[in-house]
Amino acid sequence: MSWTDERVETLKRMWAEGQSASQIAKELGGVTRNAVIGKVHRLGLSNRVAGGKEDEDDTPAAPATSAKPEPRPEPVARPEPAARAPERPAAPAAAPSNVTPLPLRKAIVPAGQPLPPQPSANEISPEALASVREVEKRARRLTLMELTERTCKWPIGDPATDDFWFCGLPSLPGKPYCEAHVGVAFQPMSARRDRRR
DNA sequence: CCCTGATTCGC
DNA sequence: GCGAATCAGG
Repeated sequence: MSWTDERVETLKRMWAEGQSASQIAKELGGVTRNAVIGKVHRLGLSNRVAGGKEDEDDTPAAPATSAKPEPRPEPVARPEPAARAPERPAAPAAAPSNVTPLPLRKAIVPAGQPLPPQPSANEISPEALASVREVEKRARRLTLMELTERTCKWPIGDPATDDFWFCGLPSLPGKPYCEAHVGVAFQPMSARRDRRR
């Protein structure tokens, strides 16, 4: 495979979006992450320091601290709540005027992509459920960005709160979930129709 | 171990 | 220019 304009464009776009070299390589196909990284460098778009020119001469007097303003391109938009109900009346006298600008309302979370099915109140074998509950105590609590093909992508908690993460335990080969979650995610169609009666 | 980007160097 | 091998980390 060669670096056609189109492929280079995809590379640029994804790199700008903060995708990893391996992800880009997978998307493009026919190249390895090394190829992608190599290309990125040749294109001169490796680590750009936001804000402008850096002298590329020698390094005369190195700044003590290499400031890293954390150039994380926020991948998820967080819409501002249009209107809210009457809010808490600020704390009265006792408290000092300690105005804490809390964002209150953790931001309306992502939920961007199609989420896997939730357990809900379906019929799931008690063992599977027990297994899941057990597993979720030991979940790695990964964030969306930390997921890979080999981590369980089962969402846990309420996406509208901080109490939300992904299982993250090792996923079964070829499956998006770990063993426990596969158990509740993929049910045989004949899984116990309604109980007798 | 899984992953990340950076660099080198023969092609 | 290309990218596998390697390096250096998390």
